[in-house]
Amino acid sequence: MADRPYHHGNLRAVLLDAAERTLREQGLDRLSLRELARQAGVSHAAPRRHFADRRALLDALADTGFARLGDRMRAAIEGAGPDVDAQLHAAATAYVRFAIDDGPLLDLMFANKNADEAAAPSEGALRLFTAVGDLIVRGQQAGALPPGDPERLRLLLVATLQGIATLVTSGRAPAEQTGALVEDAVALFTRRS
Amino acid sequence: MADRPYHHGNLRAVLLDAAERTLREQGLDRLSLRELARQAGVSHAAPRRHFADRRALLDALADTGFARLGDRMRAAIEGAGPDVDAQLHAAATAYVRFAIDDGPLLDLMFANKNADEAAAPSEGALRLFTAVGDLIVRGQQAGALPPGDPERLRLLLVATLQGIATLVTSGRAPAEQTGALVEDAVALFTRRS
DNA sequence: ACCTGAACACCGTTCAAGT
DNA sequence: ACCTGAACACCGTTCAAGT
Repeated sequence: MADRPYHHGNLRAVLLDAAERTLREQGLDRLSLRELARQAGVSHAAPRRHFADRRALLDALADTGFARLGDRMRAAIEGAGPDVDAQLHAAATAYVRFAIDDGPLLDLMFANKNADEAAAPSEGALRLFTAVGDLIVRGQQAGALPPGDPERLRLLLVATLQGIATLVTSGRAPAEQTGALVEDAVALFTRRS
Repeated sequence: MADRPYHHGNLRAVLLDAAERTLREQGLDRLSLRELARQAGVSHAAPRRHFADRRALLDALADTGFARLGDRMRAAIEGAGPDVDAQLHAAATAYVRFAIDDGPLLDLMFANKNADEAAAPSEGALRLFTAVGDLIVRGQQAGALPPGDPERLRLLLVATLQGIATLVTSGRAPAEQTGALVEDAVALFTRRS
C-alpha cells in the first residue's frame, strides 16, 4: 500500500507467506517467483538475495510445513488425554486434516527432491518424525502397539498416514470415507480391528 | 532421422513415449511440450491436435501408468503361487518397485488434479484398483486378511503401499529399509507381525 | 484431418548498476 | 548488504495459413 523503504527488511518472510497462500489457493503450477515479488512490491530479481532459486524457496516452504504439521500433531496428542489409542487417533486425524487443508504443501514436503543425496533432513522434518516416534514408544510401553523396532513402526505409521492423505486429496478415495480410513488404520496398528 | 511425411501418423503415441522417458529421466519440471515436439520432429504447435494442453498429456500419461502398474501387480500375484500371504507380498513388492523405477510417474498418477470434481476414474486406475480388490477378497476368503468391508481394506492397503512408495522415493525413509517396510506392512495386514 | 510459423504473454536466471 | 532494470533463453497457448 504505502511506498516502502528501499530495503524491505522483511522480504524473506513476506515471500514465504505469500508463497504459502498461493500454494494453498492456486497450487504449485501457479506459484512463480515473479508473481511473489509483485505481491511483495519488489522487483523480480529481489528474491534472489533470499532464495538462490525457485527450488530453494520451495524447500524452505516445505520445511515450515513439516514444522507446522509436527506442532499440530503434538498439540493433538496432548489434547487427547492419557489413552494411547486416543492419542494415535488424534495424531492421525491431525495429519489427514493437514493434508485436506494444505494438500499441495504436503505434496511439496514429500516431493522427491533429495532422493539422490543423503542430505541432512531438515529441522522441521525432524520435529515431525520425533513427534511420531515418541508416540510410538509410549504406545509400545503401554502395550497398545506391537513390539519391535520403533523406528520401523514409526516409518510404517507415517507411510500409512501419508498414503491416506494422498488418496483422499487426489480424489482416489471418496472424501466421505476419510474418517473410516483413519479409524481402520488406527485399528490395524493397535491390533483390535 | 529420415524426413517424415507431412502427416506424422503416429504422433500421439510418439509424444507419450517421449514424455514417459523424459519424466523418468528428468522429472516433471523438465517435461515441456515444446521439447517433446522437438524430439518428435514436429512443430511446437503440433501436439495441440492430440492433447488440448499440457495437463491433458499428463493425464493420459498417468493413465498409462495406472494400467502398467495394475498389469505388473497382476503378474506378480499370478507368479506368487496359491498362498495369499505370498501374493500380498508379491503385489506390495511390485508396487514399491514401480515407485522406485518410475517415481515421478507415480507422483503424477496421484497428483490432485481431479480432487474438486467427482470425475469418472480413468480406465487404467480402475484396472489397478480391481486387481488389488480381487486380492483382498481372496485373502478374506482364505482367512489371511481380517473380515470387514473389502472396499475399505482395499483403500487402506493401497494407501499403505502408496505411503511407503512416497517415503522411499522422497528419501524420507532410508532406501535400505524398503524391504523391511514392505514386510512390516504385509505382516500388519495379515495380523501376524 | 493434421501440421506450420508467427505472435503473445508469461517464466527463471543472470548481472551490471544503483542506494 | 540489499534491491533494480535490462537482457537472455526458455515456456504454454492461440490462430491464421498451409498440405
